[in-house]
Amino acid sequence: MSQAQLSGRNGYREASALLKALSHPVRLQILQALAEHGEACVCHLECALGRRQAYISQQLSRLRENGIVVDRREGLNVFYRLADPAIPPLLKAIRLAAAESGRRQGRHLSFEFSPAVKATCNCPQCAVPAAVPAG
Amino acid sequence: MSQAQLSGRNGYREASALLKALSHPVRLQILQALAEHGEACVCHLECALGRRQAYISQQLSRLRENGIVVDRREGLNVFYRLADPAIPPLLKAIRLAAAESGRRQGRHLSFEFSPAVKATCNCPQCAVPAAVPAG
DNA sequence: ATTCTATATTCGGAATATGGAATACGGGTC
DNA sequence: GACCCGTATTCCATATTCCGAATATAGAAT
Repeated sequence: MSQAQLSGRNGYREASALLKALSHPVRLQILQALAEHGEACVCHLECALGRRQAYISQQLSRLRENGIVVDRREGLNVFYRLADPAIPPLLKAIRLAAAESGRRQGRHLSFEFSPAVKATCNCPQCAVPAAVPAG
Repeated sequence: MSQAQLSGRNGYREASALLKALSHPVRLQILQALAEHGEACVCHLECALGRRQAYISQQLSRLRENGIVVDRREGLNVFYRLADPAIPPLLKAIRLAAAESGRRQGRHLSFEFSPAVKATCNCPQCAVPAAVPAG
C-alpha cells in the first residue's frame, strides 16, 4: 500500500526535483542561452551573462547533476548543451506563465540578455572578433 | 546601466520565483488537482492527497502569496482555483519534461493520484455521499 | 454567547540552497 | 619538466525552505 502510494506520487517528486534545479535566475538564463545558441562553452556563458567563471561553473554543475545539460570536452574548452528536447518547450511555458503573471501585476517582463555583454567571447566557436577596440 | 541590466533580467527573477513556488511535490499535486477539478475546497484536497489540513493550508498559502491560485469563500468552505490560464500548459510541460527525464533513467513516472484516497470528502461540492458506512 | 467546523497562521528546529573566495584539475605549449 | 589557460571543486557563512505541533480565526448553528 505504501508501495502503491509511492509509485503513484513518484512523478511529482521527480518533477519537483527538476523544477528546483530550474528555479534560479542564472540557471534559467544559462538554459535560455543554450536553447538559443544550441551549444556554448563556459567562457561564452561567462561573458554572455556577465558573471564570474566559478559561479557559472557552479550553476552548470548543478544542472549537470540533474541531467538537464550535458557537456563535451574539446581541448581546453567544455561545451554544454541541453540534454533533453523537452526542455525548450518547458522554458517557453515558463516564460509565458511568468510574463502573464507579471502582466497581471502591471509589470512587463523581459527575457532578453543585456546587449552590452552579448558575445564578447574569444573561444574558437565565437569567430566574431569581439568588435575592434576604439582607437 | 545597472538599470538596463536589471530590466533586462527581470523576467528571470520573476520566473525563478514562480518556479520556486511550484517546485514542491505536494504543491504540484495540488495544482494538478485544481487543473483537473477546476475548483476545490481545502477539505477536498485534504482527502484527495491524504495530508493533514494544516499542511495543505500551508502549501495553499504559499501558492496564494505567489499569485498562482485564488480563493473564494462560501460559508465555511474556501474554494481554490488556478489564478492563471497559463498554468495548466505549464504543468503539462513539466510533466512531459519530468517523464522524459525519468524515462532516460529507465524509470516510469506516474502522475496519478492514489485511487484509495480519491474523493472521500463530504463538502457540499462532493455530492458523492462517500460510500455507505458498513453496518 | 457558546460551541462546532472548516480553514489559517505562528513557532521552531532540521535540512538544504546560496554565493563568494580560494584552490584543484586537465590539457595544451614551451 | 615548468607554465598558462579554461574549467571544476571545496570551504564556509548566511539565508531560505521544510514540516510537525500548537494555536488562531471566521462563519454557522444552537
